[in-house]
Amino acid sequence: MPAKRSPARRPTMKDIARRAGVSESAVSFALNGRPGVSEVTRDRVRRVAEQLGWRPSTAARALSGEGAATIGFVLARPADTLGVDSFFLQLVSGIQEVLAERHLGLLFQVVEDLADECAVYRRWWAEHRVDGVLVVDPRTDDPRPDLLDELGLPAVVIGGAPDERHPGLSTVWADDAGAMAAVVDGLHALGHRRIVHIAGLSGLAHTQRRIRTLRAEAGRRGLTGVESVTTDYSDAEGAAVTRRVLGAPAPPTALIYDNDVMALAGVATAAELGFSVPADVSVVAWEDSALCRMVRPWLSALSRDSVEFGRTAARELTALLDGGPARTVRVPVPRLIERESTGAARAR
Amino acid sequence: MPAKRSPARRPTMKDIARRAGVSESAVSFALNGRPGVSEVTRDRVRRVAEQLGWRPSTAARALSGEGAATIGFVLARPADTLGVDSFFLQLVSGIQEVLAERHLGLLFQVVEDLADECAVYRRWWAEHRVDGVLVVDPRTDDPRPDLLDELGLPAVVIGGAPDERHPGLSTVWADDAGAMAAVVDGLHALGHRRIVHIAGLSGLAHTQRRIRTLRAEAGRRGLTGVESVTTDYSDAEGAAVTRRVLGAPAPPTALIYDNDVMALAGVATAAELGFSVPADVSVVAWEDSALCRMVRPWLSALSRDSVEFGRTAARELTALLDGGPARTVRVPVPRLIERESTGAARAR
DNA sequence: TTCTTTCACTCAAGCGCTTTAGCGATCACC
DNA sequence: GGTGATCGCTAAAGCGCTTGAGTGAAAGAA
Repeated sequence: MPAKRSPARRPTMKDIARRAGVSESAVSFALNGRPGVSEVTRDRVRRVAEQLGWRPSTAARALSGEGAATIGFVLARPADTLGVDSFFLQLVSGIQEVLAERHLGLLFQVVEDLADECAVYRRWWAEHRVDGVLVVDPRTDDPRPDLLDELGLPAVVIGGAPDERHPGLSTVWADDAGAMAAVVDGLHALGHRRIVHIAGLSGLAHTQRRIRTLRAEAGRRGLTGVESVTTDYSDAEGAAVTRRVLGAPAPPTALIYDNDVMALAGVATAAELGFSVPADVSVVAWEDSALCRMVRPWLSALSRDSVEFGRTAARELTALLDGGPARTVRVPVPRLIERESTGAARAR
Repeated sequence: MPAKRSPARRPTMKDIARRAGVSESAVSFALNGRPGVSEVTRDRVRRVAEQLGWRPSTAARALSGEGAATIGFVLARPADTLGVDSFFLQLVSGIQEVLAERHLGLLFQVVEDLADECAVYRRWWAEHRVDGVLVVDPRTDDPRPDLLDELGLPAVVIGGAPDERHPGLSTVWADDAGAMAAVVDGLHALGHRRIVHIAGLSGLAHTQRRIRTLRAEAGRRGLTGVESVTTDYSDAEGAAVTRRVLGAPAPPTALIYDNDVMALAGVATAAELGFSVPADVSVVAWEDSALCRMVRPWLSALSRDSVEFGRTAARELTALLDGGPARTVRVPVPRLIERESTGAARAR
């Protein structure tokens, strides 16, 4: 008796065909719910397939023009910037939930910069690896939509504003402008007049939207001590900017941080400088996470459902793959969760 | 003139063959560095391929037995547990660095639990999707090694202890036991006698290794006030356990947290209870990240290079795919970075 | 009865690549 | 100058699947 050495051969349609006593084509028809076989044969084939533990070879499927059953996701970040970030993992988790239902795989890649990202798309396209991609961190002047158009690669842009110039792309976005307006509204009502926005990467589209909105809101109210400062999202820059603005002659009474990490660093820095939060300065974090409840005072934060965001994006992409039209869908505006870090501005 | 509508057909080897005036086989030989073509032909073919922007179709490659040029990575976590965690992103980033060099893709999937994870491996295997997998969070009594053996899927276990029962698997691990011993050494030298270890998930192999080591170290020194408490790694449980142990009649003077998130929550809780860190209680976080320098006092932490960890794991896997032998490689023991949260035990 | 439809299924080609077998030409050798 | 290697290349099969064309039988229409 030969040792059971070979690691379990994968069954193919041919095996099924033989066992079920039909041709391979019949098996294909049966298994794909296509007409051309009787119900009784279809059932028999299905049973045999199940019993054999058969699964279609994605390679063979892809080769015969069915697509790779895979969607791509590229994260363009220098390795050392991959810090504490709950957003992406949650986003991906939501994406997976939807993709898993349809047995779609997620090909994931981390690269250094946008140029590399574009190269990855080209490669994936040329290698037939993905049927579509999810694009994150849209920029002002983003080369990716054009490229994806050129390649004819279905894509949904996550977090972008609607883009009429690329009718082939779907977009899933939250209304940053509305959220920013609401935040400014709230702070203004609390008596804050000097507000600094410690923003994220200046190249990102949503950063610019927030900055523009803040400026507009300030203008509308005639506030002069309002500004945005862009950073790289790191705790280090968050702290540095905080130190700088709080050290100015007329320091702001409210700070809006574009992520939770900087907000945390900012609070620590404020404390070091002798500013008490929220008595001397209010703090709002744009992104809620466990972090916000891990220090006292608890951070007031803009909260959104990142997992659902991911689900929505994935659903749009599958719709696109099914031949549906490109759409622009807006997810709910993030809600401001008021905790302990915001309060009335100290009377001057 | 017809509109340039079709989204750029992908060039195939046939195209190259035609342009270069040779057969497809010759192209294959030339492009794969195989003997059978003259250097001059090889060059010509290479040039044509380059000029056409040709890339091999992974599907076709996979079908003709070359493997899928993809490796798989499953993260088994309930969606709501995907919190703030820099480790995985860094790990993945290291993995990618190595995989990208060889144009290997990373198929990534988040699932709920171990059973789902096993199902994913089976599916990937049956669908011919991956050539190998990286396994994280090894457990005590882990079903995965057996499964991967059965499927004949090359794999490297990340963070496991050497496992003689599965000679087909490579293992990349850090010596938790050594690190734990060092930490206890340090704390003991500072005068600490009552130490509580707020551990992670009890099912994880490394959790058990740390617990065992702590017990052994305590036993060796005759310390009685030493214990480990397992948690789910969340800030909530970290805080809860902290509250409980610090509220006991003879509270510990040192706390070792199995991750940075719990350590942070623990420090906050200690402060609330009126314990000053490190004067009343010292804190060590097992995992360094930006978080540890985001609160005062800065957290003393065990630091390791997660990116390099990922690289190592990926290198082992590619070696395995190249037909190399399974190996067990040990990455450097995490180093204790002493910051502000550890100090001498208060004299009683 | 004969002709057409429909049905259930089979045949065979093809997707893009690898690989084995084979073939003619050149070369070396005794 | 014949024998055998070696070289550079081509032909063709095969990987597992899909799909359009084809086929034989049963059913329905005339």
